[in-house]
Amino acid sequence: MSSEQQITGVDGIAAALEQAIHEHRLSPGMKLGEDDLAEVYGVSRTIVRAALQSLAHNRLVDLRRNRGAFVAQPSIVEAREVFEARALLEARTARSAAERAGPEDIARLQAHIDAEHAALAAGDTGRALHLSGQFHNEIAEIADQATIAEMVARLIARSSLIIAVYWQRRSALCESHAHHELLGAFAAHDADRAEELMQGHLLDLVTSLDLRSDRSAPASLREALAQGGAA
Amino acid sequence: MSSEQQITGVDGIAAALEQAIHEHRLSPGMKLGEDDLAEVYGVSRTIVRAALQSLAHNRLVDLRRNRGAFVAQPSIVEAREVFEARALLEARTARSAAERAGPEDIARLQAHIDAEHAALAAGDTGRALHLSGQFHNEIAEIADQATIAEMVARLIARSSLIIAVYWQRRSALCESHAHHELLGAFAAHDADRAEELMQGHLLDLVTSLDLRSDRSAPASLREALAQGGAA
DNA sequence: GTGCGCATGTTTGTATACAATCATGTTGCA
DNA sequence: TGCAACATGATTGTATACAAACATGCGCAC
Repeated sequence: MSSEQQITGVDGIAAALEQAIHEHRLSPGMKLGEDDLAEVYGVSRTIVRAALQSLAHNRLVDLRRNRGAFVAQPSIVEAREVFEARALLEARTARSAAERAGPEDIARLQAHIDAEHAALAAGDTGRALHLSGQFHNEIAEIADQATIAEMVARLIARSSLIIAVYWQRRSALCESHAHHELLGAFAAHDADRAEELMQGHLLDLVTSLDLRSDRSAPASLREALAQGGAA
Repeated sequence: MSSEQQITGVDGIAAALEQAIHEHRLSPGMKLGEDDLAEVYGVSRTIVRAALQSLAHNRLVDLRRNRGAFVAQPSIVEAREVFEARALLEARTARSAAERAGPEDIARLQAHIDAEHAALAAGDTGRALHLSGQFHNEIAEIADQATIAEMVARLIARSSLIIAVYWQRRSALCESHAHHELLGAFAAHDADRAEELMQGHLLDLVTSLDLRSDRSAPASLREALAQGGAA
């Protein structure tokens, strides 16, 4: 599983950066110099700029004119807003998914949950969080509403960053249980319950965050990126 | 009101192109050649590419690799999805706006409605549609939910394109009446009614579209852009 | 000693040049 | 006559060069 593959293209760079942000290798507020990124990934600034623009559009990086790009630092109100929007949208996707989910969808979601459990058991909370996000994404896809699914996907990506910032370690992430319940509602085609569970799940997620204090931890860029993603 | 102002910067080009799309000067499916746009606006392809990327992110243009940029042609299912998403999100914004709207908000919205009436009376349906979109945008801002407001803004922009494609002339746009009712609910702080009215309003909008057949009408690029926006 | 102003280096913004890919029209062969 | 392969032109993808703005540090004046 050595990720020695050469990263290429705008989308590749954008994906690599996004992954680095989600894995908390790039801390919020960290400067993303164009020359540095270009050298790290072995491409020109043209590509880097396009990738940064793409990420900025998803609110993962903050682009300041003549100042440069920085990893976004979602504010507390932004954190609340994102999860409120998710509750609104995903209540709908959960409902639709409960109505539409076929056996193969159930199986796929179950596999996600299993993988999540495994990652959690292995102590890889980073991967567990990633899979958790993917789970929500999968639900949005099953709902067969591409427009809403796309918005949900963006919000999930932002959530990942928000969690990276405001996560308080003491609250155990027992969400896999919530996911399991959700899956049960899908299997039973119980739309009302699915909607309710999803809203409760997202509410739990918000309350598990520490939305009072803010922190920051800038570090070295090249170091953070060297261990993964680059050639 | 001569728009002889020099358009500059990525955002300027993007805004000009977006306006041209909304005003139906750029028809869906029309090719947006980088060299052409660069020459029309007097900038380099670098700027044009960035602007096109931005519009592509909002689904206003379709970017095909090694093929070029084209004005988006929203499909019928996409049209339905966009308005369904709007109904979901704007039901919330309408509710929040009803709860939070102050006198100055009411006044601003009333001014919007008046302007809309005036444009309609003057036969400028294009401007009326633009103002109608702005009205919805204003509501989202009053709701004080920046995240949702931003999503709504994007959906409104897409709606504008959708309306340009699927509008059937025979259905009179009596929406200003709906807007007036909505305003009444805001003034009365009747959240339930506001939510209901908004959903009904958007539902009416969808049904006023012709979502059965599809059409297309490509034309000349420079001609379409020459009359407005460029220096 | 402190604060302002300037000089210098670094970084971003923009334009242009080159490479790669795609579209098109022509020519040769069946 | 029809189709296929190729040559050619046009357009996009990428890299690089230049210009402008910002940040930093030093020196000088107060």
